[in-house]
Amino acid sequence: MEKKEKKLIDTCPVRKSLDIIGGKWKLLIIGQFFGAEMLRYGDLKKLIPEISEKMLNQELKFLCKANILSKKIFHETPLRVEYALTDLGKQVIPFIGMLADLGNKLEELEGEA
Amino acid sequence: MEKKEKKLIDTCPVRKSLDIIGGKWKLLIIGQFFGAEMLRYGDLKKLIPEISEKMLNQELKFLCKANILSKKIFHETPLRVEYALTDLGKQVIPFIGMLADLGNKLEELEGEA
DNA sequence: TGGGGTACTTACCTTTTGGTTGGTTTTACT
DNA sequence: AGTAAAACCAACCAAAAGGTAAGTACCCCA
Repeated sequence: MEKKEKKLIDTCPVRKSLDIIGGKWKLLIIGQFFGAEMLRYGDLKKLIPEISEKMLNQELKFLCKANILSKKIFHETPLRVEYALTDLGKQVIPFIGMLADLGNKLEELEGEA
Repeated sequence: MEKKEKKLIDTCPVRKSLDIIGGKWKLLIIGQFFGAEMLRYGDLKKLIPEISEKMLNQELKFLCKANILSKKIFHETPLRVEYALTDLGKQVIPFIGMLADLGNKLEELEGEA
């Protein structure tokens, strides 16, 4: 029943999105699911070799809580866990392309007066 | 003549965009220019009262260097400085609306199973 | 019994980001 | 000479984000 006094700045929907999109790894992780139905923990480790396991876990946990990714555990042996984009998560994908376009325009102007 | 060994991850255009969009204040500052031809330093301080002067200066400087904002100095008295969106900066505006839409969808699902 | 595979977790440390406070400069007005 | 307004800077500090290294749990197979 705790009633947190949230500031406007924290309840702003833009900021909610930045929580998903911001950070060093989240968008990179989400991007891996473009063209991949589902990915396992180990797949992501291979696809993004620079990421530490701590970060990968942390971000996966976050993205699941945020309803961007779903997690399916198969109690096989060896243990298998599959991550996939939720419907909501799929809506993030187009942003990646748009951000890339913008980024390319930014590069063109680099160093210009 | 320094030749920095940049990693792929740093030259990625998506990351360039995240530099502009990320952080606590940059998008908020850019958003103030929606419907405003130009804004003065003092205007922005009033429009975003929570921001510290250090951050406002820092981000304005960054956004100018990144070709998102232009800066015009009028050597009047008292000194007048006007900031405005560049053509490139105007291309960031639509993102704000899109991020807000996504953010609203995120909120709808908050706490759901 | 012990090594290997998969999926994590924890403790500790460094780097980055952001906040606080108190300056500076220029010009004008009184 | 003193004060004020606008724009900006710098030193210091705290909090958040990210990195490193090691360990856990589970099960299998040799």
